[in-house]
Amino acid sequence: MAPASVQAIWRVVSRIPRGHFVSYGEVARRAGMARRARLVGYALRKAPAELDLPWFRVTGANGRIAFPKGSTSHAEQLRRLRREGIRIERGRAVARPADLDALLWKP
DNA sequence: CGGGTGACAACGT
DNA sequence: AACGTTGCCACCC
Repeated sequence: MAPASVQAIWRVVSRIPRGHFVSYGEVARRAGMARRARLVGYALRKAPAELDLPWFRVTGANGRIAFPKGSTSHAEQLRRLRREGIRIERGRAVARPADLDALLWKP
């Protein structure tokens, strides 16, 4: 049984809408655990495949892809993000206008 | 118990 | 822009 904190992270990630992406730090905040970005990485690494989480919608700060360039995970993430219409520029995911609107509307 | 590691972030240089 | 530090914390020796 995974700790509640990890499950909270899984829940947040599962809710990231198609065509959007969220940074590790932001996922942590949304899960009520500010400053615990590393736990998000841990939680994703430990996530059972059966959950089928949209892990590729989680990026580093500012849309940066966390996996090392050249790794299969890196390529896989780019492929899946692009498949959802997210543009990648200079190794970072670019938010679409709709995402900016979402941010402006937030809390 | 102590130290190293890591799908990170924020800041400093 | 590219590193180095520090904060963070669960895990694994």
